[in-house]
Amino acid sequence: MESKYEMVKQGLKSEIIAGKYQVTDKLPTESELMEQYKVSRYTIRRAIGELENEHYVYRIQGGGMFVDEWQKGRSSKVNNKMIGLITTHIADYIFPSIISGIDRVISDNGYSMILSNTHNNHQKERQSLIRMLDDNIEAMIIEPTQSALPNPNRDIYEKIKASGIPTLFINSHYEDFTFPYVETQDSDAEQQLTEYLFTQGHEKILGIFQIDDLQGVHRMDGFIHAYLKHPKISYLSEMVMYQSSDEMVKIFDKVSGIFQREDRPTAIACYNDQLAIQIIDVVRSLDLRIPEDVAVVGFDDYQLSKYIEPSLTTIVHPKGKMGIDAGKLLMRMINHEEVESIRYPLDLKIRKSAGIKKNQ
Amino acid sequence: MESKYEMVKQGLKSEIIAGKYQVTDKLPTESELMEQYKVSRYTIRRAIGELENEHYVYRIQGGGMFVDEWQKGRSSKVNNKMIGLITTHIADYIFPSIISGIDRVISDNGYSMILSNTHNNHQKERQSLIRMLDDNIEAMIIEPTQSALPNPNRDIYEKIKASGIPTLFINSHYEDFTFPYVETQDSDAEQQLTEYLFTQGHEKILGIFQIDDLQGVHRMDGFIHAYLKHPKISYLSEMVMYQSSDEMVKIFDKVSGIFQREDRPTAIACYNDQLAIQIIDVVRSLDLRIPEDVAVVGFDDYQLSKYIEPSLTTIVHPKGKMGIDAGKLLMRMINHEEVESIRYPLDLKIRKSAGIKKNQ
DNA sequence: GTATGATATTTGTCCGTATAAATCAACAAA
DNA sequence: TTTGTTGATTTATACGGACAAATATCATAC
Repeated sequence: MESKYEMVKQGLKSEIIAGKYQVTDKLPTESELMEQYKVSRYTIRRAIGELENEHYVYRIQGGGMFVDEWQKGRSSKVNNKMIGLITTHIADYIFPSIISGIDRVISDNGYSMILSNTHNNHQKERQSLIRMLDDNIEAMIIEPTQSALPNPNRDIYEKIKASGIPTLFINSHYEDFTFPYVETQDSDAEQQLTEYLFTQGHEKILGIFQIDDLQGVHRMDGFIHAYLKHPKISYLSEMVMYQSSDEMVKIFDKVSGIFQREDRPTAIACYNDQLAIQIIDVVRSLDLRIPEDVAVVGFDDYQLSKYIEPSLTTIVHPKGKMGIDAGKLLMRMINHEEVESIRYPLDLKIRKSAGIKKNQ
Repeated sequence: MESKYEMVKQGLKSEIIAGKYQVTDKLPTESELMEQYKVSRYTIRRAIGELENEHYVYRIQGGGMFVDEWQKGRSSKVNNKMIGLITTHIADYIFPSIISGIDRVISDNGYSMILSNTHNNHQKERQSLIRMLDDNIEAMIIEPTQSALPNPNRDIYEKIKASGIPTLFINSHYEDFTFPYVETQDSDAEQQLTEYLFTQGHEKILGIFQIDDLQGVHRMDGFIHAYLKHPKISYLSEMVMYQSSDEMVKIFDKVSGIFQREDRPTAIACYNDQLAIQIIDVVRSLDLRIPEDVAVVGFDDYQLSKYIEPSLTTIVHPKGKMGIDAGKLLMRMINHEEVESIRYPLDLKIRKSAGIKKNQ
């Protein structure tokens, strides 16, 4: 009645329950178990296979077999192969490329994705998070909403952490949580971009940054650091900060005001390409030429940026690659494998909106 | 990436969901499956083993393998308020705008969406459909894949029809099913566009159309009809047809050939803006100027089209509005209200790629 | 017609073997 | 110190074979 594989299974199960092997402990290798129980590899694998299904153990190819969190939520751990994706926007700007990258990886692995967007609004983020948990998704990828502000959804993130649902942040991360993330080195890149403007002979530069997400804060940091390296001109820097909830018209008015002054800046470093494209219109409405009168640089290398007139000098955001890497990392997390966060170094893309070097 | 046992598993699962094997039907024996899939017994047993775990089949020793009641226990389960969206692409071209429109409506109504893309491939469409049914979504929006070709997934669509899952087609529709749809009046629009080229003095026009989806076929129809209204010059029309699976390089070569002739056309009507943008490069590589030597028009009013040089004359596709309407219609369908299909009349957007009227 | 039993069929268990893929540790190179 | 490489270890996939156990089939006896 009792088959060999059942005996092996029961043997291991009772050892786990008895505490001989604690959660995350490594179990003996297959070869060792073969020796111990005097059975073939097939039998061992069959026994472990069932224990895996019952969430007593998990296996890592090449790594070994480990004790799973067998006491936790065995209630509704459905195997629905569904991952949740929460982003601030889904169809605008660089997001389609990121989503596409994620999709490619996860659908190769047989997963579907549920999409939800927050419009950069904490309340909507809360709703999205609750829905996702409700829908019993297996893992999550989240782009933080207003990552530079205190997050009112802390309670939910703590719940997620406790539940053990694999969760990965993209584009930025909330600093008070330890989830892995995939993001860009915004500060270094903006510094590089600002340095480039210096080499083009610009000393008075206006920086316009959205500061309710960390990317914006880091970009602003980079801008400031570039100036700090050139203390002689640092007093010439100027900045406008705004939040995503602000009326953009007011920002444009403020910029307009700055550029009507006698001592107006000669260049503008924008939070991103989307803003840069709008700012170009603002500057032009003052009868100033770009790049001759005012140089403009953006950030992200939006698809349109090389087509607009003049084509935009910017920093290249690895959109698609970031999506693919995020997908791969999440798959690893689902398989209990170790992952390390990624921070991409970014490259400058010189086009025409910041002119070419002038001798002076 | 895809292992043999996974292929067997997916194959059988698809057949069960598609209804080839009904509940309590006997499946082929292991030997037969070994023969059918050309794999060893181990592989068959592993595949069936997983299907057994997922309650798709049950086995009786000596008796055989049978289809389990796989629909039970999931129907009333979690996945309510979830709609499925299947499109040919998700992150390219005009799709983000459509998806965004759909999302706006359904998320207002408390729904989430599951995304899946087919890359315009019937096999992938099949997989997507099966996944959706598997996930027990409440309703579906589908952009047909290669809608001008006979559809090999007819069986699944019939099952969907029978199951009563509200289903809406966008962008096109399969003619042999009676699902509601939201689409554009491509033929009329292309006719209008061609007429416009006539008014610009063009008589020899090359039409390049992708003919494996109905939009392409209708656009071609419109092109032909425009010529039929001007019988005196209709012999001057010329066409290149291709399918999405074709190597685009070959199409470009063919077009190159045509434009190296003495009696080359003076204008090109392209299937869509995406193609038009590529064709412009092809024509330019022959040292021909646009629009002076060759006029080029597209279709869809892709976001980039107004930024490229020269800006593209095209037909405006109501992307966002189509998405919103599709969402609204689907909500009505879920509430068992009557809906009527929508066919949008489209407007011409004159820019610079087809020049301005020459007096002659 | 029904019951019985022999035989064939079909799934269950188990072994040995082989190759691939991932990981890890140790070492070498920069 | 860091980075890349190599080889050993470990799990993953896959094949083929063997026998056991349960069921199905069918001829035979009653």
